[in-house]
Amino acid sequence: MGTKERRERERGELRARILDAARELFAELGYEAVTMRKIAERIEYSPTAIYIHFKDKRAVIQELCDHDFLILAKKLQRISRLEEPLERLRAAGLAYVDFALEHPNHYRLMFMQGHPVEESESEIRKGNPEEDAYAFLHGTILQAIAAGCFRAEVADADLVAQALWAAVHGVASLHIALGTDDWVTWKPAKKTAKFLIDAMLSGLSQPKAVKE
Amino acid sequence: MGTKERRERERGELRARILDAARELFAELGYEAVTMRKIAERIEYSPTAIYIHFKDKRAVIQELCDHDFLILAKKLQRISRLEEPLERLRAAGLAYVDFALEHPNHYRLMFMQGHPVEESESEIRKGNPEEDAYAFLHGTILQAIAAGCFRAEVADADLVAQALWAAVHGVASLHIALGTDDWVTWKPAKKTAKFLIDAMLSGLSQPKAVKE
DNA sequence: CTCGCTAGATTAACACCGTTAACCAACCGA
DNA sequence: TCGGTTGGTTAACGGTGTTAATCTAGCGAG
Repeated sequence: MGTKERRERERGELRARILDAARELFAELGYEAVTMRKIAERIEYSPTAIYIHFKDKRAVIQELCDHDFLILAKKLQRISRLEEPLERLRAAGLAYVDFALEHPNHYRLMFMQGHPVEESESEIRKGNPEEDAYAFLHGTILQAIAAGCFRAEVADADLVAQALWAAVHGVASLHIALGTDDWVTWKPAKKTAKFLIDAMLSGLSQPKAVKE
Repeated sequence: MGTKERRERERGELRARILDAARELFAELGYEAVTMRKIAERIEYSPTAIYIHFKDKRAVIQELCDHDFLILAKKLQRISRLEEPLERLRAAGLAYVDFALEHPNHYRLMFMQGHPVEESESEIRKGNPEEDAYAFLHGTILQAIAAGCFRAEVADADLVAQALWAAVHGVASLHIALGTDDWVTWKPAKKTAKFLIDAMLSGLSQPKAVKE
């Protein structure tokens, strides 16, 4: 037989070519610059052909990002082998910023613009630390708390996780959005991130000295 | 005479009506939802009439934001009367987050999406702490350093300024972009901001205790 | 007073965009 | 050999920002 398989393969191939064309446009020019018509031109099909393989434009780019974001998950996974919990958090934070700056348009779409994404459309399983970066972060902080790395008052893992996430997200997104403005004379993002993470972790592990 | 003045006044009035109509749409629905045609409908003029008073859509919203952002500057100005430099930084950070959450669409446009703004189009004068929030932050940190609030190694005011900015921007922008997702069970933004600022400032004022 | 200029506004159109409806042609199984 | 399914097309809809061409009312000058 094999004809069914051939069809399936061809179907998959066009799908892949759509994603490749979209990825090229998206990675260097961002979401707005990806148009169905431009994708179509590149793959030498009509614009409507894309709708046979994807629900809409959003679905195309969503699939792109889901795929590429597994790179971040893998990076974090490698970091999770580090011994010292605080060292893990430091390294994870820096890896996060690295990823954001390497894939600014991916990052923009996922974390910097409101999410008109239907909840169920993403393939990444929530709560699974191998795929969900927040779950990874939360887990690592739980370990740090258990290991006594922080001051006694610091007990809310969600609060710490969101603060640390906000810190690295702040550095990354500020540089992505405004990094080319000369309104501000920017320090290198990585340096700022390191500085901020160190200050924060240091503040969390020490008795407070700021006057109340 | 006075006819010239009347013309001038009428001209200004239509300009103002355009801005008002745009503000209503923008404040509650965001940049994309503001349409030249919708503005025109509200002021009962044709869409092209707007182009007599503004260069393009961007210029309309830019003028809106420039105007409304002076509110933030005023807020910070009031804070600058506080005595203790660290207290000033804490209060300024919280005020910043407050403002961002109160004007999410303004904040989005100014700090979360890339800036296709021609440099000279903004009316806010760079470097003037009364109008430029970054200049205010930088100045306050210089004072804090001079007052010996930080550890000796902390001497780069730009680095501290950008780290602190990134921290509060991180909290604000994360909540604006993803705050309605239930992917994460969010802590209140203000609480996270307070926690993060405290941790950071505490870390900067204490000798480091994190193992190197 | 009247002519011509100018500033403000309009209508029509252009070039895009995402998306949908209608149609078509090739292939598969019966 | 026939009919249905699958993958593809063309044409169109309603929307966007923006521009060109046009019209008109009001002003200053002759």
